[in-house]
Amino acid sequence: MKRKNCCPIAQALGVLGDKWSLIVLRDVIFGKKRHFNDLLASPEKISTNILANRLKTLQEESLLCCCVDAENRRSKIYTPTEKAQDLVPVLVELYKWGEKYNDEVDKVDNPSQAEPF
Amino acid sequence: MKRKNCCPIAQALGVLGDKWSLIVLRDVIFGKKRHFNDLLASPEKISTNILANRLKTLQEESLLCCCVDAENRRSKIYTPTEKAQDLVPVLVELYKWGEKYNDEVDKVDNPSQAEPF
DNA sequence: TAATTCACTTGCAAATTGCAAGCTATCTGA
DNA sequence: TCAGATAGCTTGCAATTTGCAAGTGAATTA
Repeated sequence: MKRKNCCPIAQALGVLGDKWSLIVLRDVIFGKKRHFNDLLASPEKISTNILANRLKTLQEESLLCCCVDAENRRSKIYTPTEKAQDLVPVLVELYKWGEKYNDEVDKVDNPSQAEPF
Repeated sequence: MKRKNCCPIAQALGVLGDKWSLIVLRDVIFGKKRHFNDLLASPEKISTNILANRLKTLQEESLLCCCVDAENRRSKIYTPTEKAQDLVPVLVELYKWGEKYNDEVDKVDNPSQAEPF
């Protein structure tokens, strides 16, 4: 949902305000995942069509760039752009908030928490 | 989309990762909007059924509380909880990012930008 | 007491998401 | 060399979510 002529928050959410974009960016930026199958393997279980679509729109928004792996030509490498790297503060604040308010619940359910993603 | 037993970012996005939740919270927190019709009037044009649904789920997530206006009993007052106030850093970082990357486009289209929201 | 206002609700169409299967190009091992 | 295996998708279809327009009922105002 493109939002024009409105506040920067709404503009940002026009690009990022869906279920998956920030999850993909988290994995590319923090998880250093670079391949389609790496991104598929995240615990949130994105499906292949959604991931393909998200990778496409994130490239259109200049948040990811894609190149062919020189050593394995069937493999593609997705890397975050500077525009994507600049989302680190957003992701960090989301992390802190999520940690503060949503962790307790899960810790009770499952005391031994595995890796973050 | 509730996300359990996963990283705090995914947990946060389980609550906030949709088109409207953060827009509503922006208006309640920064715009100090308190009534259904105030929130409806935002330039992003949320529709009534979506707004009603979002207000319901944000209350369920303890992000908003709702009381009846003592001076006008048909009117309800929605206020942000501390949990919602703690999203200010997230909204601020989103604002900065949106301002940095998405504003130029619109400024060309419409040089005289009106109020943010 | 009739019209208006506020906060919704309902019905239905359109868009998005989710699941499973399949497809194409490349690569790897026998 | 050639039969799998692998990487990155695409397709079809069902389920969920979103969007629009109209309507509802209680409270309020004229």
